[in-house]
Amino acid sequence: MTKTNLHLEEFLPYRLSYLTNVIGRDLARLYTDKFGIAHAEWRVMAVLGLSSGVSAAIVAEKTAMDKVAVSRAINNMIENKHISRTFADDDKRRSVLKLSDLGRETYEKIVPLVQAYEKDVLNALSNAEQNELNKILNKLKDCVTQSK
Amino acid sequence: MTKTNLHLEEFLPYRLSYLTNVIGRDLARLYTDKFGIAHAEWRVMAVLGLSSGVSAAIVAEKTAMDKVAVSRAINNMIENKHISRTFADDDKRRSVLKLSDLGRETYEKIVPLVQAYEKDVLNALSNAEQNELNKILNKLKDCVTQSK
DNA sequence: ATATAATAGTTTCATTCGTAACTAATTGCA
DNA sequence: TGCAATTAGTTACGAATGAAACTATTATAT
Repeated sequence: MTKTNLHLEEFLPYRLSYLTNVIGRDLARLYTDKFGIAHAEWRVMAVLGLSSGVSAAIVAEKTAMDKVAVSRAINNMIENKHISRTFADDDKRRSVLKLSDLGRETYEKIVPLVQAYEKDVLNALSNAEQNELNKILNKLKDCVTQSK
Repeated sequence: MTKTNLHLEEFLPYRLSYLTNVIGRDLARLYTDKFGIAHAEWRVMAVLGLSSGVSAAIVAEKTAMDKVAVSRAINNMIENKHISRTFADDDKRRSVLKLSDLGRETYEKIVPLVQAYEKDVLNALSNAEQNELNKILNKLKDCVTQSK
């Protein structure tokens, strides 16, 4: 007879989710507390900062958010004047999203903060470990995504 | 002049949260779809499976859930007959939580499923990488927790 | 002994989130 | 052309979540 035992502290999904939650909370302090940007909005902003002019569907794809969450974030951000929205000439359904001047200003303030935080976390690891982690996260991502 | 650039696909917090979400969704299929156990309830169950008789506060601590979430999960689980609750003799505020026979039965069905899933994911990695990942996750956890 | 503080847990309320149903625009095909 | 199917995005609604206020019990300090 085998004993059924699950040690949460050693269980990969639990450990990942724990880390993710703590890091998410720390990051939220950087953009929510200081700039009033909600998590979903920050993710949209992060996409538009690099890929100006894309549609809501592209944002959803790049952030792995669902389209409802993206739609809501976008509407808030238009409200806040962080982005502008027009519609594509060749397809009036498709939105064309861009950071406004204010949005880009905010983006450029937030990016160094979150990058500094990331660096801080990564500094807990040696260079070799950082490289390993990269490789490992890529492998895990491929593995879990394929099974979707 | 430095360009402000944040590549989401290379940003550690994003990658972790992506992985966590996909894995969480996969796992939920194992316990929610088949046994009607919600995420919060599964986490409580995982603690009680190993540590029978602990209080709600201990469950909250071990799962990193907040006490409101634990309270609700516990009430659902009492409703579902998955756990029993008494109160400690020496402190009538403190609950004493145990899996019921039904609860343990369910637990013993779920554990092998989630362990098989974890194994599946870990099989994407070599043994050496699995060891590295262990070490790295421990380091990261210590690093982020200390800054709380 | 009694008042105050602290602790365990619950309830309330406001927000967030996701699924499903919906509208509007476009595409495909007969 | 014209009708069905698809796609982009929004709205509506129910479930999950979190912060704050609350109840009940126990610990502490005078």
